[in-house]
Amino acid sequence: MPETAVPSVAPSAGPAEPGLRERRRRQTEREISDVALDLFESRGLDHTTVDEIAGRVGVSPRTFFRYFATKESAALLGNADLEERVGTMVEATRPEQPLLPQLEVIWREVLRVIAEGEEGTRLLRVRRLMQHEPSLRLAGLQLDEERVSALASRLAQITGRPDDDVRLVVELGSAVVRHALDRWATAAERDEHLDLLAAYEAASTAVRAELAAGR
Amino acid sequence: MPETAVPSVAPSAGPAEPGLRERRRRQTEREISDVALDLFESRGLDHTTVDEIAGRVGVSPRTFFRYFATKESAALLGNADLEERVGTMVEATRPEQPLLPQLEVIWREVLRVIAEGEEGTRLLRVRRLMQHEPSLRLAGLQLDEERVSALASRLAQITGRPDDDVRLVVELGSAVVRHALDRWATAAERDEHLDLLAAYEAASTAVRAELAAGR
DNA sequence: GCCATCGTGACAGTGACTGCCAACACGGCG
DNA sequence: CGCCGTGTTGGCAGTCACTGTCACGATGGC
Repeated sequence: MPETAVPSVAPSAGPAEPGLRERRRRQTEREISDVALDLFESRGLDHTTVDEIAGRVGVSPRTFFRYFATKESAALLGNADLEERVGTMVEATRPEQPLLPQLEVIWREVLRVIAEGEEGTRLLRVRRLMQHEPSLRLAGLQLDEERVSALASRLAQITGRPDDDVRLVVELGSAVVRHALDRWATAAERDEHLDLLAAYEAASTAVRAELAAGR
Repeated sequence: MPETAVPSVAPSAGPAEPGLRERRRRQTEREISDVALDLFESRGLDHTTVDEIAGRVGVSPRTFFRYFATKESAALLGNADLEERVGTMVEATRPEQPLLPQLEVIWREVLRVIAEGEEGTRLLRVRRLMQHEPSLRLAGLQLDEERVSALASRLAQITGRPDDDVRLVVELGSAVVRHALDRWATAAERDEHLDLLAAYEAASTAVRAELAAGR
């Protein structure tokens, strides 16, 4: 069992007790990710070697790959809190109501947390990096796709609708969110501040307008 | 000048005379791509080495990388004819008319050519492969993104609209096309035939319906 | 204090990809 | 017909991401 970090000792409820080992693990993970992000920013992705990252953290290269499958993914560390919150909201989806508006509520909530919370500043660094590092952007796209797949299949279960139909809707929304994040990042590049939620709403509205203009 | 195949000797008009060297080049390129696709299908992407592909073609591994930047991209050889046709249609875009319907005309045309033409069978093989080979799918996503970027920036020039707005529309359509191609490929996996154009229309309609259901 | 489990480091290996250089084929030019 | 600039190729050496394996040491439950 190499990569997937399944909490092998999860006795009862929720995130009650992370356990000592688990906490250490999270800390190392975070440390690696931070160092990686720093180095990527200062030297560029392809002028940073895994050995370098591992060395700075004080860990062997072999261990690096026990935490992250690829060099790029080290920068793409997710936020457990946020993901759990999303999971909860997804489970609360009502099958009898239209899907897209319910998804939009979730996305707005995610973007709100990002824009306001501590995590936002970190994510902004990552998204800015993506503008100049194609392989990092690609890794991000892959991650997006995995999330879209997981989300779509779960929603298909919940709503009872065909997998493909749900997937289309989720992909659509995902593209809009990604677009908002891109605008957010490029704006920051120019030292402009751009409200993330507003960017999302604008994109969402633009899509509707464009489709309406058709006929 | 390593990778980009710029026709160094392009005297006058269009695709008049490919020139002997150019023809050789195209042939080798095609040959490599065919062998790569065959091997990927029979052994799987990660059980196929570049040395193997190059060996079968009768070319050195070094030369392989002069034709394709990565192993995966060898399978993703584009169709020059089709790309040129798209280019022409893009140039004919009318700025004063709504963008999306015009794009839809182009996509329908592309999908029609794919579904009917010789290239379709090859593309189908590639898309089927993508269902099982994540890294190939990823390479495809990257290619899509490059095409989207190029198309969006050209359309922004032509229409005079902001780059970001155009990009959003193009990304949207691209996602729908990709969705249709995926359904096409997965249907073929089950030995069912699925009309590519019909799948596209269905997806397009579904998107409108979903957005309309919102409010 | 004992033992099963887990995390880690070292080592060796594979394979993608690159820079460099020398040999060579081509195709235009005198 | 022979010469030469340009483009194409192969070989070589090197870097680096990533993996399997094993032995050591720490952890935490009993």
